[in-house]
Order: sequence, then C-alpha cells, then structure tokens
Amino acid sequence: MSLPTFAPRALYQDVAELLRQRIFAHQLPPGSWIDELKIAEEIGISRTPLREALKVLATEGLVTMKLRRGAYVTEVSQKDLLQVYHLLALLESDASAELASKASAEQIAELQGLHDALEAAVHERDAFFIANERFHMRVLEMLDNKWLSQMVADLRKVMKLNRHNSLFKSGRIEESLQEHRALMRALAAQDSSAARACVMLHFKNGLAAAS
Amino acid sequence: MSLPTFAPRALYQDVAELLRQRIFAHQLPPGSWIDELKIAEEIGISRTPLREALKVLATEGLVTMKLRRGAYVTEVSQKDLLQVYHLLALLESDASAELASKASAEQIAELQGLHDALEAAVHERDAFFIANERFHMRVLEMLDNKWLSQMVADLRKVMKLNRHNSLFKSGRIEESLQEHRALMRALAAQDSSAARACVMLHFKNGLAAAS
DNA sequence: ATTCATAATTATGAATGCAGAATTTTGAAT
DNA sequence: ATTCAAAATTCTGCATTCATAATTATGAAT
Repeated sequence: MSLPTFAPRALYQDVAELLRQRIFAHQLPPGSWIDELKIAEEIGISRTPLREALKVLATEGLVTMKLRRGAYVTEVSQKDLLQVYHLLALLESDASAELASKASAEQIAELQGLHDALEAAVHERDAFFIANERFHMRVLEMLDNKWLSQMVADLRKVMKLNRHNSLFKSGRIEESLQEHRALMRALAAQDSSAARACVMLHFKNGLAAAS
Repeated sequence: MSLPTFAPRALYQDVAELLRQRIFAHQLPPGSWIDELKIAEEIGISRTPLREALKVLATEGLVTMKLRRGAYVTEVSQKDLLQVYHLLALLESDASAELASKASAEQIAELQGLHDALEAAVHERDAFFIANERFHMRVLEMLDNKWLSQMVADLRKVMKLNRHNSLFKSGRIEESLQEHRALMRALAAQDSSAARACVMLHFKNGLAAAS
C-alpha cells in the first residue's frame, strides 16, 4: 500500500505557480518584461512550458501579452484596485451570507479553528496574512462552488500584485481582526445579512487602508 | 495613408476563439476529447499554438486538462449551471445598479438603441440571442471595469456550454423581452435598486427556464 | 557631437522532433 | 467465443530548431 501519491501536475502548471510567487514577491515587479530565455534557463526547462504558463497567467490577468513583444507583469492601477476590491466585496459577502444560512456545526467549528489561528497570528504579519487568506478561501470552498472559488482566487491574485497591501499598514491588522470576530459571530449565529454586512465592511476598510 | 489595419492577434488567440465557436456549436460536444493532431492538421497549424489555446480555454473553464490524457470539453452539470447563473445574477445586477446611478444620457440612448434591436429580433432566435448578449456586455463595458467584464464574459461562455439554453425555450423569449423592458426603464429612470431587482429576476427566470 | 541609415543581434512565434505514457491491436491459451 | 498478456500504435508533454519581427549596435554624413 502506497502513500497517497500527490497527483503530479503538468510542468506548465508548476511554472505558472512559480511565476505567481515571483510576481507576488515583486521579484518580477509590475511593468517588467519577462525574458523567456532567461527564465527558462534559470529554472532549467525549455521555453515551451514557460510560454504555456504565460498564457495562463495572461488569462488570469497577472501578465499582459503584447504581440511580438512578449509578456510583462500587469501594472495594477488605483482604479483597478478599487474595482477588484469592489468585486471581492460583492462575491465574498454574498458567499458568507449563503454559508451563514447553510453551514453545519462542524463547518462552523472548523472556521472557528481557522479564526483562532488568525487571533494567534496577530503579531506576525506574514502568518496573519496567510491565516486570513486561508479563512476566506475556506469559506468559499465550503460552498462547493468551483466557479466562485476560481473567480475569487484570481481576483485575490490581482490584489496581491499591489505592493501596498492593506494588511501591511500598521493598525490595520488589529482592525481587520475585529471585523473577523464580527463575521465569525454572524456565521455562528447563522445571521446571513449580518455576515454579508461584515464582509462588505471588511473590504471597504481594507480598500481604505490600501489606497 | 493606410486603412485601419486590424490589430493582428496572436495565432493562439485566434485558435482559442475558433475552438470556442466549435464548442458552443456543439461541434465539440461536452465530454469529447480534443485530438490535438487532428485539429491542428484540420486548421493547418502546428500543435504548439493549439496547445497554448487549450491552456487558455482550460483557465476559462471551457475545457479540462488531464495529465497525459489531454483536454476534453468541460461537462457542465446542473449544479454548475445553477452556480453560474447565481454568479451572473449577482455580478450583472450589481453592475446594472451602478450604471443606473451614473449613466450619461448618451449611454442611456445607446442602450436604448440596443434594446430596440432586441425588440426587433423577437422572432429570430439567433438574432435575439446575439442582441441580448450585446446589450448585457455593453452595460458592463460602460462601467469601464475590465475585471468585471472578463469575469462575466467567462461565466457566459460556461453558460453557453449548456445545450438547453434558456433562450431556446419557447415562450422564454417573450418573457425575457418583458424583463429587458423593465430594466431599460429602470436604467433610464436612474433607479439603481429597481435595475438590480430587474436583472436578478431576469436571471432567476432564465435559470428556471434552463433547468 | 548628433543624426540617420544600415547591419548585427536578440527575442519572440511557430514548426518540428523526440521520449514515454496511454491506448489499441494482436494472438495464443483456455 | 472469451480472456488476457504482450506487441504495436497513438497521442501527449516537452525540447529543439527555424523564421522573422523588434531591438540594439555600428558607422558614415552632417
């Protein structure tokens, strides 16, 4: 009997993920051109899977393709950021409202656990960021809606292109945590409209902090 | 002085569009595997740009990639359809509400023109379908939100995978037109909440007809 | 020194080639 | 006729090669 062997992914998918990491880390800053040959050599593959990965990232909006010029990391304007926050607020608030009305006790307990991890990470920026994203994504996963999950995941990627991420502002973490507590309460109380309002507020404040 | 030369697109984009057409026309039915060699020869290109196009379609959700098996046209379940309609309702109703509050007289006039085309196409299924989609997409474009436009466009593509499209049900066209009239009135009256409600109802009825 | 035309270089776009996994075919044993 | 194993074939995944557009370098003319 073998260990659950991780489904091997296609190379282009791994490359896409690697590029995302580099983009989010601003190792590939917005506006910078992507030198196919350079990166392909760097990671020890041919250009073919790299170019396939770039097409994926372009469809996600992380890079922009210019004919005969190649790909550059998308520059996210303030307007873009505002629009992305608005969409995230709309989608995630609706999702939270729906989950509030249908979550099982086990699911609430799991979310409570993720929330507790968030509380514990309040003094660790990176950990808080990760715990925060995990909580948000888990809420979506519980709805078992792959389209919604995919859309929100893509939007969050774009949001992460922005250097001035709201959670990196001092004071914002504490505030964010407060909002999360309120959301957790609303979910536990199965209060859909409260959950919706909490998430709306959460993003509204997040945007204000990011601007 | 030269004629406005159409910005030549990359080959993989043209191929992606061609595949979308074939998928929507059910020339490539849901569940069918895509034979790269066969299609590449058929349209007279190599496999490389075709494979790039497939990655794009996979990211859009139109096809699914299986490692070492290739790509097959995504099968849209009833659950998927319900979820997609829900998301379209959420996104487009919000968009309509926003546009109602900020549309210029010129924009309302343009939409009125598109609506009139819809009225005129009531007895022509395909024309009605096209006019309907043009109206919906134009509303989004007027908000100048590329993220929203892209998401809705992708969701609509998935919706079109379904053979039993609501607009093909008899009686639905007339009903749909009524809903459009109400929306047009709400937009012209700059009544955001009415516009939102109209679009919500439009999709709710559309889903009911599609199920 | 600056500018412009031309040559050299570089990088992208697309075709071709190749290794190996997955599928199909073949044929012997029952 | 059916089943099953092995050989043959097909098809995908990735690397390599080639063609050409875009960029940079060169150098003569002003």
